[in-house]
Amino acid sequence: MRTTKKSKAAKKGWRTGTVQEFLGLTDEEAAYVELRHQLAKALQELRIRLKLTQIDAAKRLKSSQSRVAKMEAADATVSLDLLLRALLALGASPEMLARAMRRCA
Amino acid sequence: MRTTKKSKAAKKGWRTGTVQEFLGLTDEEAAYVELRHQLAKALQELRIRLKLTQIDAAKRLKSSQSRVAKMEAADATVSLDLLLRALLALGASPEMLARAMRRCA
DNA sequence: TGACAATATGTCAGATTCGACATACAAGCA
DNA sequence: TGCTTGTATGTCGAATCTGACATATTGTCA
Repeated sequence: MRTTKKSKAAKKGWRTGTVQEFLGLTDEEAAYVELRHQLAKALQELRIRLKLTQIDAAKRLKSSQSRVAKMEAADATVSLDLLLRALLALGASPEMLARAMRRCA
Repeated sequence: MRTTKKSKAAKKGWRTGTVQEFLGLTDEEAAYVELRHQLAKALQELRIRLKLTQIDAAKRLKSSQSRVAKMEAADATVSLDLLLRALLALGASPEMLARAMRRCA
């Protein structure tokens, strides 16, 4: 893990097998990627629910708009650490985080 | 956050107020710290349940014994990222992670 | 007690991630 | 069409995190 093996693939259409198989990810890697995506989505939903622009959010997070965009895109240069801190900074409850994790299952 | 503000305090006994107040943490910071501790504990419990030594675990995680020790101690030099990847590598289910998060509430 | 296994702590060079900036893209409106 | 607002992408120096190693501490058994 921690590779650049990102799914820059999967952009075009295809027909059989899972993304995991296609990229040759182990189970943990797949879970890790899925987790990131769920948290990224949760972050975006939370921000929008709060009616904040990415710039507004960046201020609250003491970060920059570009980094917020990358967070929501689950960019490879964004750590789970940052994603979770961002969620907490926007007021996400542990319940909310737990729900996001559940969605990975 | 991401400070060295670690609780090197709280070693000696005292009487009133929460650790949060004492260290002057904001709510997010407190939640972040709590989250780390819950995941660290979950990691240790999982390792022990699997009857692995820290060295065994380190092998599976492609890391070192010292880092595993730090993970379980929720050391400041260990990221949430690493904690979560370690949990996943030992086979923790999203359910298990969700439960750990819940415990923070 | 000593010897051994497991765990904890300190340090460091190399790798990763950070915020910031520039800039590109997209949608809406004059 | 141009202008504005919001979002996406690429890059970079600085800050943080990582695995590895040395060493210390703790626990257990003879």
